Amino acid sequence: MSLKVYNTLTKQKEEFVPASTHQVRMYVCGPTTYNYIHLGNARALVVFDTIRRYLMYKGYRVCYVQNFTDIDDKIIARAQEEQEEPLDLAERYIKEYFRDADALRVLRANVHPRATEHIGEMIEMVRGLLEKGVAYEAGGDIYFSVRRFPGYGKLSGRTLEEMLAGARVEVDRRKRDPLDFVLWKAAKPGEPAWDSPWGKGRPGWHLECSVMSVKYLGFGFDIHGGGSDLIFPHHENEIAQAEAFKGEEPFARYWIHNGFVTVNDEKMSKSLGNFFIVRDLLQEWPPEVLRFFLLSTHYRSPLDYTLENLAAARKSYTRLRNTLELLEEVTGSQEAVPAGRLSREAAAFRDQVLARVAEFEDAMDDDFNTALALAALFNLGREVNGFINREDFKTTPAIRHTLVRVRRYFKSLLDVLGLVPGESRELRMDYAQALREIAVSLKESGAAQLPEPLPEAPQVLLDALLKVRQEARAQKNYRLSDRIRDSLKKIGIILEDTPRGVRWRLV
RNA sequence: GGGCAAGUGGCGAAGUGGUAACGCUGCGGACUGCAAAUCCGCCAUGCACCGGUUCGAAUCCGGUCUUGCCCUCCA
Repeated sequence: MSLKVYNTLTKQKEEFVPASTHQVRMYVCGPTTYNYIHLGNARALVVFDTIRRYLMYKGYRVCYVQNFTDIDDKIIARAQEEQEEPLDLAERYIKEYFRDADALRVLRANVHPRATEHIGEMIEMVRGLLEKGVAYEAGGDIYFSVRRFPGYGKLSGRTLEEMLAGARVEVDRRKRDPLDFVLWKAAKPGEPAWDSPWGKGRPGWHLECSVMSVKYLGFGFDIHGGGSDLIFPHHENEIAQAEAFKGEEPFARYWIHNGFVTVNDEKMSKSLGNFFIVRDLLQEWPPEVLRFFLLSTHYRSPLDYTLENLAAARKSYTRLRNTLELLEEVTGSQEAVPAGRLSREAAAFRDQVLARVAEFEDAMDDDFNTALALAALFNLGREVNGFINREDFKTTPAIRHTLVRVRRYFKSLLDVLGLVPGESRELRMDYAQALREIAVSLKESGAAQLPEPLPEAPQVLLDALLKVRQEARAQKNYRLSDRIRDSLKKIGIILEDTPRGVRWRLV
């Protein structure tokens, strides 16, 4: 099945055919860096990261560009509050951005251009627009004349009259038309400013994306993405500038927009103040859980933030992770080796797995339906669990070979969604103290014999405790074995007794 | 006021003409020393409401109600 993408420009799903056969060029509007990113920002990041990952999975070479708006009114305002240079503040939050985005497994773009590094090119575009007569100067500012660009409104699907009808825009008297927007702003004293033919000033917000996307991807690139709130005016204006300047269309071929994260069914936004910072959420929830949550709904639908929904996401995700761990446990680090004949049941199982992989791909091919793709993963997981946990399960070479392949499939599909568990299963040092207390308590009560002195490394100490517990169980001393299990549970280590021995995992 | 979406079980969420996926929760069972994990089964005669088209509609058409988003910086 071929990939279908909903294009905001045409308001329908279209077959996705990139301009060059094997390459996809995509541009996504990045953050204005004056604060930590919130969950709404994260949704856009994760959605487009997932789209990118899937395109890569499909075999495309993806050239991915995401900008930083590192100069604008808000940065200046914030810098004033913080008594900091605006450009320093922007730089600082770019660093913070990467900490969060990396944690969320958002792959870095091939290019992360910044507005302030492209002032010269932006001035060139303004100059060109003035020469073509679609821009004009007024009071030191340069404006784009919306009436001179016939295609204005094609992305947001509105006519100029409709936009004006109920416009809440404060009309700037210097504008010839209320809908005209600023290309170049004259600097006020004390603001960061760059020299231009029109005096000192700085670029308008929309300009940078028109300039930088074309610079790095070429005019007529494949995908332009961002949140739905950017459709108007930001993306509408980008199109107007870029196409008026070039004298051609389209500036970008497919426009993809994600829906909002809501809180109590209201849009989460900086201006409403109802936002949750990713940095804080990461204290409570593993990054994979946040990602799972963000992908549990189709990217164009609203997604309501509640603790209940996040908790459900955690449980659901754990299910997938358990299956992956089960596969890894059974196959070890083995690679697929030439195998003998598969039993009939094993062959049926393998075919079922392949069918689930196809379901996953069909779901993603249908406008990146991650919710449906996850359903395919859950079905696949259930079948894997059932196959491995059967009572008569044996690992013949042929079955092992199959399971290694299944593991690889499962992992690569998880990877498309960025859901491969990132945290290693090694115990961090912060478990050392808690484990030690458990061991000491066991010793002092005379309940168990433990090595003297107690091992320092948490992993070694845990192994010693598990050994004691296994011995206790062998002797049917369930009071002791349950005591150990309960104590470990309290510090977040969960024990499971399986036919292949005890397994532990972190909450 | 104008434009655009959406309303599916206790919750989340797929599903655009053929009789309601998937996850969480709950209940029953299997497995277990007991658990956990896992597996099996059950849980919407109905998809905001009212009409219509059709052999057949959550899905198409008309109307009504409700909610959200955009029209202002915002992912």
